[in-house]
Amino acid sequence: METKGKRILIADDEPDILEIVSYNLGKEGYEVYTAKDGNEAIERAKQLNPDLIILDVMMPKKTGVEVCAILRSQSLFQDTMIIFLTALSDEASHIKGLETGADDYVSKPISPKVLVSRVNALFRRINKDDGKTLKIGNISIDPVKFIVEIEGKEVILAKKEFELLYLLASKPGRVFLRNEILSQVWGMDVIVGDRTIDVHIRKIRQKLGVDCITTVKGVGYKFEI
Amino acid sequence: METKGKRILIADDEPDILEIVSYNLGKEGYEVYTAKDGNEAIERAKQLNPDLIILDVMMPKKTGVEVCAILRSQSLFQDTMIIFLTALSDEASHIKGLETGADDYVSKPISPKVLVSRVNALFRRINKDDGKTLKIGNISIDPVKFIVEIEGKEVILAKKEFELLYLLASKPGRVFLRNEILSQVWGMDVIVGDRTIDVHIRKIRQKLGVDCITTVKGVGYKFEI
DNA sequence: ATTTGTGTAAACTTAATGTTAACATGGAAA
DNA sequence: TTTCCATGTTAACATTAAGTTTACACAAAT
Repeated sequence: METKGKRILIADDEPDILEIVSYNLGKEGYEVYTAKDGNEAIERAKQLNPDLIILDVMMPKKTGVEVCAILRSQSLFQDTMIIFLTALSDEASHIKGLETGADDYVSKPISPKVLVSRVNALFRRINKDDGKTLKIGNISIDPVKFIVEIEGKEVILAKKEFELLYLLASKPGRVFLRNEILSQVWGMDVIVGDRTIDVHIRKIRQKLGVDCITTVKGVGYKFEI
Repeated sequence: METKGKRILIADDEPDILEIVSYNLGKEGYEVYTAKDGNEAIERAKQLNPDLIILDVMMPKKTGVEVCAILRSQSLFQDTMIIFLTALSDEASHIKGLETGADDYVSKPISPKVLVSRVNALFRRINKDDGKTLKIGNISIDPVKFIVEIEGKEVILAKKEFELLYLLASKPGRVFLRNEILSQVWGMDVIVGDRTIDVHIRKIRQKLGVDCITTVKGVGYKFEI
């Protein structure tokens, strides 16, 4: 598996745990970052946009569950994987963690091997292939440089336009429903008018000059050459 | 979450466990199927193509790990989620399970609540709600791309036409009563005239150019090559 | 402070899609 | 054969979704 470049943020107030987990995940090839309390975790998460966040439940400033809830409410962290780390092995907190939107739950005392296994399993399943430059036909979409090139010519898109195009192009041919688009690009909680998506689609079509977005009436839009 | 229609196969040799797990998952809205040994698990998995398989590690005929390995080697089960259920709480088997390609691992004695939570968490993450591409003869119907291909040539259907065709083709040969078609495609509450279905059937026949929808007079329609 | 770019809303137009109604057809039963 | 009934066919019509344009609010840049 390709672990390289996968960013993991781990938050725990016990330096020993931070160290042992960092070491073991680092050995697997992950980029590991740390935070020592809830507030720092949120701050670093926003800076780093990690692929996975491992949260101790019992932390100063904010508990892991609180951090999770706060992050999950933001569209940026909708797809970020979260694992809880806790000494509480009781059932109630277990369920609460998963309901809050965590992807897994590991009880202390943790075995580094088990943790690494679980992390690998999560990454294997998700295989989040983001950040990659998409190349479809003569169109290339680079989310790092924030550039769209079409037949070698650079086209400048606004943020929302870019995100929308990137989403569609990430799975060429696949139809994205309007509410999928809304929740991915705008975020679940945001409410925008009916015509907003259309307007953005229009701008993209206009700027690209090439007809690569197909309307599937009553269903959604898809990227196609 | 929409749990309806998600199929779960659970394999365990202890009837008590089968029952309690079936009951609890059923209550959540999942369609639950059971198997009582490794061979039966494989057989039923092939029949049912479930979204999730819960495997007891210690089973007669074949162990859960063996079943997992066999299924994972087939492309059909590449994306099927698998959870192991085991009394062995030792680390070694834990890791081995995940390495074989399981998505999670739950130790006995299991708490139904914990299991249900984990199942929900897995489904929430994966959200494998895309329908499958149907392939009957030289016709393929892809609900993700919203495309019908016939002899490699793309045919564009409108939403209702597509839904209707997809319904019929989902069970080739089986006759769908007009009522069934109405409630599946239009929704139970919607009232439309008598000729509406016919008109849509006609359009599909016209667009496909191939006669694959058979009228069963006085009864309904069926998809057939 | 002014300009520029971006995102959203509103009003309106256009086009695709869905439905109806009227009539045609064709097969089965009387 | 004639009648009847379910379905096929067609075109008109209704409905709904999407496209378009303009305007405006807001934030960032100058």
